[in-house]
Amino acid sequence: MLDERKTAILRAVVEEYIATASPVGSTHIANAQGVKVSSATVRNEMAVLEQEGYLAQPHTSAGRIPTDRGYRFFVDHMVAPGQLDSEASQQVGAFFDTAHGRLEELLHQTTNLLAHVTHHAAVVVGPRGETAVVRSVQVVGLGGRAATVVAVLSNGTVENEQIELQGEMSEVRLSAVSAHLQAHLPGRTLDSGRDVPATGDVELDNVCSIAIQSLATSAADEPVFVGGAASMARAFDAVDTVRSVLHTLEQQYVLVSLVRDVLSRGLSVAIGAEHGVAPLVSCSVIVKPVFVDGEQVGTVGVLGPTRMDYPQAMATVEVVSDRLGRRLSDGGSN
Amino acid sequence: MLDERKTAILRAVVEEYIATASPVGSTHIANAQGVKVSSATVRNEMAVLEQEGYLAQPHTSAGRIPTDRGYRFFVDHMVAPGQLDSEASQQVGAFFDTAHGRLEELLHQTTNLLAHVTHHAAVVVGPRGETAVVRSVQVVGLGGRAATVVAVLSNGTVENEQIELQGEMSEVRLSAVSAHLQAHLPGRTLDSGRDVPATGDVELDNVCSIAIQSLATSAADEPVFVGGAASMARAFDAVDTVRSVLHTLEQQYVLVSLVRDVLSRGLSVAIGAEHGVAPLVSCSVIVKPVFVDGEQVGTVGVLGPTRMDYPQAMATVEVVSDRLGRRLSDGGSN
DNA sequence: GCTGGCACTCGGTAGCCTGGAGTGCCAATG
DNA sequence: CATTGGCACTCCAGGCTACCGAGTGCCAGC
Repeated sequence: MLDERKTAILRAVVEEYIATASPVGSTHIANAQGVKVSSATVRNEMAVLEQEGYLAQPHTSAGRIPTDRGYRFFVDHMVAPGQLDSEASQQVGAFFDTAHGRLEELLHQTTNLLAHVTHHAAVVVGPRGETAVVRSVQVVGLGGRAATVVAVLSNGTVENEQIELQGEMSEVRLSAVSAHLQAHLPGRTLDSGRDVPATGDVELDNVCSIAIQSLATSAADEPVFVGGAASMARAFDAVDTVRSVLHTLEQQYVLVSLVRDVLSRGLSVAIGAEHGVAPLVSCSVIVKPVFVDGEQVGTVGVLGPTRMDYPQAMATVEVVSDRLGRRLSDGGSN
Repeated sequence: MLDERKTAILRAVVEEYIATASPVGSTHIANAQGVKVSSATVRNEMAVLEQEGYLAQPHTSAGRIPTDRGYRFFVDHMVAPGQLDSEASQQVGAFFDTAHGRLEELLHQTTNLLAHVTHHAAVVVGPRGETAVVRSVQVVGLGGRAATVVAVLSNGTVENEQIELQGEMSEVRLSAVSAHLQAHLPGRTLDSGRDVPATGDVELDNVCSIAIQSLATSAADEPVFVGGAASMARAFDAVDTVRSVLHTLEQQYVLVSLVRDVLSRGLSVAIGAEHGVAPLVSCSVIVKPVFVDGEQVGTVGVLGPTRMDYPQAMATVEVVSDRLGRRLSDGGSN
């Protein structure tokens, strides 16, 4: 554990570096408020902080920059729950006051909101439909052998898949399928849909199982939305870094497992190498699950350079996750 | 119009520049196949081509690079309809053979396919639901005052919106809404849905109109999918260009109107400044509408640096648009 | 009309230098 | 004895120069 003075110095380094993005020297620190010693003392302390792994020097005779560990300490011990500055919270408020429409669209928009407020990339992972209960199902013919099967789930999601019929079916027969599914599926999860009783009519049963099968498959993977990826180009000036980060951001499964992984370790912030995704070593992630009636329906987060403004970003994610949850739980009036 | 020799020289410059990305000098051209004159002659011809606006010199004593006009001539007069190289067409084939699922997902995947094959950013604009005819509608309560309204359209799209009821409604009353809509909406466009006859029950009519209203709104704007934006970071090495291009790519409405605009001018390729979107001056777009049964259901395209491999990109877009159309028209067996 | 030759141009790279910011260490100090 | 002012040292960033090479434009000769 660090004594008070080291803490103050570390804080000053982190804050200065976040603000200026260039290594910070002892003199700046000595002038910073909260530090009341001379630059020489600061130098000594910084040398110690470096040995202990909180700071690093890009090269001799340069200032210090925080290491992942330094940021970690900063985040764990120095970021007060704090609240959002008024402009940002106004933007968030305005967004949720006017937001409407379907879940997917809302999540997508949330991504833009987060990106816009934090100036970082935003990631929103939607609910997976697997565990949700079916409210309603319907099969609709589209002419020829194509049909669409639509399910409304209890969490508000709508899953729909296009299926191909083995042969043409009349409207009447298709409504029979619809009716059968509608009679047996609601109240169950899509996953458990397999054991819907048979009708005895081979063709109908066949369509039923195809329909359930495709719905279950499509519900199995959670939708991911990414917004503001372009801000990564602003965050780094090494083109190579930009390339690799952007490339990684496009691989949605990487993002999903990153987010899942961070949450499963009980973290809400993963700094640099902590999250273990190599191309994103120079990035930090802040995530927060979204709960509706105690059930997790998704995750919101931002992803930015390790030298991001943690207090602001954490507060934003916090507020957005909260408002989004409330927004979803009561369908609009909050 | 250019004589044969100038044509050959221009072609050589374009091809060389596309391949190497650096200004090409007279000596290279003289060695290129298809050009049988000395470098001195090439120099003279290039000077003329420059005066006529087909080539430009970054600075005195550098090689020439094609101007937008140069690319335009190349595209118009030198790109044979040609076909895709076998590896690429195999990738496309494999994709459409295994692709399945709902329209949106398919379009999204198409975006990745295009990006992957061409190594450029891909843009896919989906169908707008306005003009499509409703096949089926349903209103499903979600508990409390929330409800979801789902419509299956004739083009295979599923529109769904969450709506907020003025007060709680029983399942029975909601199914009454469903039934009423289902009785009157199918066969019409969502746009014309406003004049569905009233039931006389104020509450029901109210819900009906809200439902139709939200569906119509959500159907009005076409979905846009962008993939492979990260490749722009590979295409340019000026960080600023990357920033502005990426930023522009995130503004979906810009993309939609860009695509629409290019198509409406009857073009399939827009080069550099031709498309009039300032931040994308160093980019070209190749678009192709997707038709299903003679009706346009969307547009696929790629967006890359003006010095992109036009023949390859054009062929890819062509093939993908075609296969996608066939894929959509018969629900899977092509 | 084409071509070889030549003088000229100009950007990019490498090498050099210098100024400044920063460090580490030490001796002095309260 | 912790703190501090001072000092010698380090090293990067940026400006300067020189040079090389690729390329051009022009001209005289074929």
